[in-house]
Amino acid sequence: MVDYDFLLQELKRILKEKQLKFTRQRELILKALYDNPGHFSPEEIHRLVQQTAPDAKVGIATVYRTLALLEEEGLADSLSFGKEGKRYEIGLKKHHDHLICTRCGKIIEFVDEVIEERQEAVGRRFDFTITDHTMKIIGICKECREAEEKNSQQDKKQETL
Amino acid sequence: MVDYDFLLQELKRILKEKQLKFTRQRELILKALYDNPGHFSPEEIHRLVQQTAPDAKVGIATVYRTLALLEEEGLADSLSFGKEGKRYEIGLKKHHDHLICTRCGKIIEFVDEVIEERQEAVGRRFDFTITDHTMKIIGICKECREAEEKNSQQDKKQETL
DNA sequence: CTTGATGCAAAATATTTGCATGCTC
DNA sequence: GAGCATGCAAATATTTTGCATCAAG
Repeated sequence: MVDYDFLLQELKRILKEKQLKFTRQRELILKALYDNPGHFSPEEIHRLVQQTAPDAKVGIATVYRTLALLEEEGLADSLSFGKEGKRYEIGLKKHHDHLICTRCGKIIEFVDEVIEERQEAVGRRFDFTITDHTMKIIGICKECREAEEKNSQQDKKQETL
Repeated sequence: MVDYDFLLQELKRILKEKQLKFTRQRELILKALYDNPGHFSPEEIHRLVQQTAPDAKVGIATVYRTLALLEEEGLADSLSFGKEGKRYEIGLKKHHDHLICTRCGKIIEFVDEVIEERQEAVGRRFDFTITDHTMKIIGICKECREAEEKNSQQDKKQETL
């Protein structure tokens, strides 16, 4: 994983390049994403930032604006699934895809080189300039499946009573 | 592609199984998805249904409720990307993935058997019971790229003037 | 200083829900 | 007839925007 300082320099470089300003809020939001492994909604990120820096008043609007900026610049990635809206994670990690459990919401990251390669091939096939790609495998994780099996056994017992 | 009658029977079967009712609205929404190739937002689907059956008053709430039902039962699939919210397409097509152009919004469907296979493998690796998966390749399509190149050539001409 | 960034609140969207009434079964 | 489904409108939730003010460059 990239270290925080690198991300911070990247952010500064990008801002300078686009003649935008480096602000406390932008830094705090980047840091919140960096420090918290996981996938968060804008609201959750807002809460995280407020916890880290209770003195800095950061508005939810700024969180939305900053997340859009970070995503555009590749410093954050977003993911959305099912009912839940968009969720963000820090960008510039090694590229990876996601397994999502529909029962408990757990998200597992994985990398499969063969898939990565095939995606390039598909891009070439359709003469598409690929800028990004995402893959989600939806299903039920081991733990939830086992819990479910246990429950259905209990159900059977119940029925026999 | 499955024919409409099959989908309709499926819907009826599912509804009966869950002791739910087969209604005009549910049928209209399924048909709108079937008749219109593409990926639509709930609002667009609402509009499509109203055009098809101007006499049937179908509320937007019913569209949301029905889409959720259809998706849950696999008769519709949803996709979400960037700013745009969720978009739906008819389900039970051959499984496929999507190429999405960020310039013009075009969505191309494709199938790659190798990727399909690898996904199964990933599921096994993490002991995940896969119920679905989606892959999106984001980028710029041929047409938009060419249009862009043309523009940047014009820009250069401008600069020389 | 100049210009972009922010917070706030209001506005615009998007989605869900309560409830009286209408339709399937 | 019983009970789910619907439309409508109200309630929520989510995201965006206008604007006065603040702060980075």
